[in-house]
Amino acid sequence: MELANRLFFRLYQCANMLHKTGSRAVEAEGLTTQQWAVLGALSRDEAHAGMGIGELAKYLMVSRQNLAGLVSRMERDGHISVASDTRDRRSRIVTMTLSGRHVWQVLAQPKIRAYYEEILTDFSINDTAHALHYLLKILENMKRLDSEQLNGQDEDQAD
Amino acid sequence: MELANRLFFRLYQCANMLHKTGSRAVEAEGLTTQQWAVLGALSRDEAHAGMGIGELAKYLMVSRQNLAGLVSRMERDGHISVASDTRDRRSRIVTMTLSGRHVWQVLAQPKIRAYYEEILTDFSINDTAHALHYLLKILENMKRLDSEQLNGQDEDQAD
DNA sequence: GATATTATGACAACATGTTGCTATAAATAG
DNA sequence: CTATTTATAGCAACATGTTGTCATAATATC
Repeated sequence: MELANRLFFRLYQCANMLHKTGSRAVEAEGLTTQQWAVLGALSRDEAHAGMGIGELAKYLMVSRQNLAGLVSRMERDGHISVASDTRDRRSRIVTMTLSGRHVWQVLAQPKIRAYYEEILTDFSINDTAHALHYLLKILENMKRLDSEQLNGQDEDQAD
Repeated sequence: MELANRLFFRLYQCANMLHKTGSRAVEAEGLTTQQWAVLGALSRDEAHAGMGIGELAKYLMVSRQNLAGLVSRMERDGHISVASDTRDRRSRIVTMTLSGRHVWQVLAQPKIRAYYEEILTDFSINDTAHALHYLLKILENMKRLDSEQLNGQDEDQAD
């Protein structure tokens, strides 16, 4: 229990520090870490035609309402644009603007790379892969619990 | 770079899921994961006389302004109390109330333990220790970068 | 074709995170 | 003892996170 407590406490602190130091790294580009996650998602080949709000929220694992705020601010700043989906009038499609693509690929990428190198300076490829492996396992278990919590069921109340 | 990207992306997602699913686990107690971190800090032997706002913020690695909000809500809910520091009139001291101690020790602890077991169900002690090790290293490097960023210096501009 | 169900995003309320700036208190330097 | 510097917390603005509810649109069922 003590070990688990420390693990999750440090996870909480790492995330806050990622937000604080990572956002500082790209402050000049007018970005935050969460916004670079959005740009990263939109820059993938499979997203070249844009992504729906719900689809993007699911990919990032944040609520649709939270993503709407993120998207609104990034649209305000000219990084992305949002348009109605012609095939489904409920949906809106998010795409990267030319300006956003420049900011992302030319300005921010080198700083993000430098940031990663600064944090992982004493990590081998193996270390990074192992750390990622553990986070993936924790994330999978959290997703499963998330689903169980929403479905009103738990191991304790199998029915 | 790709590996690092995935590592930090998952770190970001894990933290959000920790907040979401962990807060649900103690929702009935009127707590959030951040609040259980506060109660956890205050329940340590070395904090039996209470902690200053600044000291607690440093321990949790959040800003003093953010902690003030957390503390204010927890005081409102009766979990803690806040008093002026008789030795330093700038400071305020946070202590756990009897009610807060009951909520923490009797009501919340079993649910937190169950939550940890749910998430770490397929983790050995070794796995947990390794995952913690990596997070600690990442956190140390982030703290070092945080300090360098504030001191206006970086490896790139040694002087 | 009508009805019921599900999907999608917006609105609102609340919680949590950072930063810049300010007022007051304590510590330090001379 | 006085002046300066540093420490401490509060205020305000902004960003980001969740949840509940609602209106509209699409899908499924009969």
